Amino acid sequence: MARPRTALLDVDRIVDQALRISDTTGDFTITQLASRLGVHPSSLYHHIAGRDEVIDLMRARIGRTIDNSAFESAPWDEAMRRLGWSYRAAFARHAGSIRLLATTLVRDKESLSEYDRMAHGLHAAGFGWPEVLPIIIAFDNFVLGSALDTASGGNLYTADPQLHPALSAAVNDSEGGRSPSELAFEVGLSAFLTGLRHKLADR
Amino acid sequence: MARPRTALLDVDRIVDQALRISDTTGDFTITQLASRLGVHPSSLYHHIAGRDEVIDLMRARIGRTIDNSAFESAPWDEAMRRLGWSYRAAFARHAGSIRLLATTLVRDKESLSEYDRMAHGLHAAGFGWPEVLPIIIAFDNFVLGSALDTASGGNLYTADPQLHPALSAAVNDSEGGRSPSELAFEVGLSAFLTGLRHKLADR
DNA sequence: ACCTGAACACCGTTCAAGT
DNA sequence: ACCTGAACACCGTTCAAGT
Repeated sequence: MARPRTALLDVDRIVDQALRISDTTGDFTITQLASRLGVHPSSLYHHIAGRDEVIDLMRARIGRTIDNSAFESAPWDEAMRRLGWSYRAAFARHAGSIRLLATTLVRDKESLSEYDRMAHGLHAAGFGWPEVLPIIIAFDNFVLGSALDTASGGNLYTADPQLHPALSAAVNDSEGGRSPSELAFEVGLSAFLTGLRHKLADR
Repeated sequence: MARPRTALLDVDRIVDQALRISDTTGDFTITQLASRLGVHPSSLYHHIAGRDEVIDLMRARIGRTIDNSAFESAPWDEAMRRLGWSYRAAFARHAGSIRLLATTLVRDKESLSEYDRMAHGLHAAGFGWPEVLPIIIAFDNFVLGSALDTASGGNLYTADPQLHPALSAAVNDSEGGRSPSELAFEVGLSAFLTGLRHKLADR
């Protein structure tokens, strides 16, 4: 068929299908991707530079769904809470893909703008400039670690009551409604923000 | 040569070399591994079940270097601080390998014992059982995210002063002595523990 | 028990050839 | 410009054959 009259592929369709595959299998290959798109592997290279670029595009795609308006409309601590949950939700929608994407969070130009608003908000709240970057990185790390956790799905629960009585008690007596991963995010984020508020007050 | 009089390989040497390779390149292949060990790829399968098992062994090897005596000799918050730093140090020694290993932290029997001591310590300190598991998971997530960060090495620093003034200010006015990643760990861990102490006091 | 070497079924990527 | 199909240099893993 050589060149079809209307293009079979475009970048959006490629990224879409790559996400669909890795969401369910935890990974994707160029071969799988091509086969799902009804096309030969080599065809993909007319639209993307290689597998790594597809991964970058997947990350960017997920990043675009993150709410980045928090720091404009809420005080710094409430904004961080909202931003954190929004990040988490964006990655939870693609839990299977997280291992593939989790190397770093999104760091394109739009994401940097979000970090810029965060830096501005933290400084305006009273944190000194030397404190701002560590706070942002720590927040980032916690969110990323938590996103990874939603995927790995708790292998802490194999605790044997005989060998690990306290851990077993903690596992068995956990709250029923929300998932452990969600509760952990709530607890961790709250503690982190409480700690920061006190850091701010103690000066 | 077929079977040599003294074995050329053993599991320790294999894991050792795999770590050495992935520390420097960020990954390893069975082919590379065999070539570094002066042996044919197929020879490795007499000692390990496959590439995935090597990865598990690498994780376990690193896990063994973590100090697990903190909760026996220090109050819960000091113990968590020490354990956190010990985790971080263990993975920082293999920063290049972290992407490969970071799926989950170590969760073998010995690690579960450490979590068990942590659960016991937290409950003894006054936290209710339903709170204990989320605290442990949140701690874990923060440590894991921070370990990943030591590897990715800060791509936040590409901030353009024109586009991202606040972020640039934060980057330029950061503390000189310790690495941003290390400072972030300090700030995040401290805030988290402060938050937990207040959670404990407010009851 | 332990290493070899050939074999199998995969990869990602390149490139000349077609329309 | 866009898809094909052959080609290249890799993978991880299996297995019969040797000692």
